[in-house]
Amino acid sequence: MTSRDSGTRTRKAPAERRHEIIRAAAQVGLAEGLECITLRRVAEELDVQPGLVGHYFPAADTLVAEAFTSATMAELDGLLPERPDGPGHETPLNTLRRFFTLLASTEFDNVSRLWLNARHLSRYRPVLRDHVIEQELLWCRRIEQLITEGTRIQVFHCANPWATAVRILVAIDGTSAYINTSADARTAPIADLPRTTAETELGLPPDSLATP
Amino acid sequence: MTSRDSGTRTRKAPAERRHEIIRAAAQVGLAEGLECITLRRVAEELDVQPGLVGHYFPAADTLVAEAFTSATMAELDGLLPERPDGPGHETPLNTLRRFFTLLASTEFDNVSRLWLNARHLSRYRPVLRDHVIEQELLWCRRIEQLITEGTRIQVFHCANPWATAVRILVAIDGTSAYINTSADARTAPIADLPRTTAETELGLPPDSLATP
DNA sequence: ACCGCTATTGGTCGCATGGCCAATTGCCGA
DNA sequence: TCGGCAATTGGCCATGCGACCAATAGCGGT
Repeated sequence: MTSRDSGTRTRKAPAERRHEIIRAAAQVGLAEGLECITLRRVAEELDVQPGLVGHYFPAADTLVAEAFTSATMAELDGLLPERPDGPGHETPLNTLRRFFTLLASTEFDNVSRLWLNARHLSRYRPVLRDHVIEQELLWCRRIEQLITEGTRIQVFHCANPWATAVRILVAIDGTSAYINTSADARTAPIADLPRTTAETELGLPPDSLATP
Repeated sequence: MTSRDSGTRTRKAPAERRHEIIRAAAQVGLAEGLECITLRRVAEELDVQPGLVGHYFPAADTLVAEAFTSATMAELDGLLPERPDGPGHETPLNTLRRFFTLLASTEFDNVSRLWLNARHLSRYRPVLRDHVIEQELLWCRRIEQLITEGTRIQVFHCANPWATAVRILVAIDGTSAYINTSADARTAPIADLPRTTAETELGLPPDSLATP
């Protein structure tokens, strides 16, 4: 059986339990949608009573927002690892190449769905909205940082790294906006629009960011 | 008082009533979101009992889907009036200029929200998804038609009208994806990205599609 | 003028949600 | 070892949802 015996309890340190709840909520949000992050659903995931989740998050909105941040933060670190101050082991070109490769894989589909989900839900949930805005800026800054580094060592050619980062993200978000409603006639022509956009924006030869 | 006396009824022809319900639902969806299209909310809008709406739409999903189609269909006709077969009174350049002008106005904000809303909700509602896909194709075809016409009379230069239309829509949808979460630092650089994208794609001089 | 069809009313039901709270019990420190 | 703090349980309530239905009354056709 998957559920623990009723009546038995596992008592944990508040900080640990809280983190555990956020992680479970992020899992649910990523796999099923942020609307499915309910006290009961998360409690079930952790094999715990709903009241406990409510105890740690008196306002459910907060849990949804923190779950979103947790999920996107982890995803960003997998996609674009934060670069050490000194010269890293990866060239900006390779990092960006890896980035677009991962972006195009089906592994990223649930992340696209999550962003779409969060951007819509932000209409109704102020707390979530703040977290989404923060993550949008974070992703943008991470890309800007990479562009700035690549421009410094003359691999990229770019006058305004921030504006370029924003435009690349528009291509990414615009393309992934159709994740739930794709018609082949429309998705085929834009399969690698984000990558080609980046190549143009950064003054790179065509396909130089394509998967080897 | 705004609500009619309880007990009095207004009996209408089924087709008329049905259309009236869809119109009211579209209004609610556009102003408050598709999730707010509930039997009760629409009934309230029409000053009618919830059961009546349920009678015309035994499955609520259908009402949401038809409301979305009604709203976007009307919006498209306002944005890009269908062109008569022969030479119309508007040049393709002027039509496209008007299109981007309206797109940039705040009147369009609720339409952006509606599309974002619908694309996310399509994850859970198959009936809505079908309608969204159909509208996406309709909008795309309408733009393609305009590009084809402009290319024919040498105003635009474009090798593949369909692919170009798709790419312009990516720019539009990508930009409007941030409608609920805009941070100035990110929205400022892309304020007229859709328009400049179209100018580039169609081989037009910069700002030739800008509002006069 | 009135009669019958049916559009409309005005409820009920079951279900899911968030929020709340007293009782219980696991676990750590004295 | 044992007492007490607090993490956890296990329930409760109000609200809003879609679905369903018998009873009613408006209105067109005879």
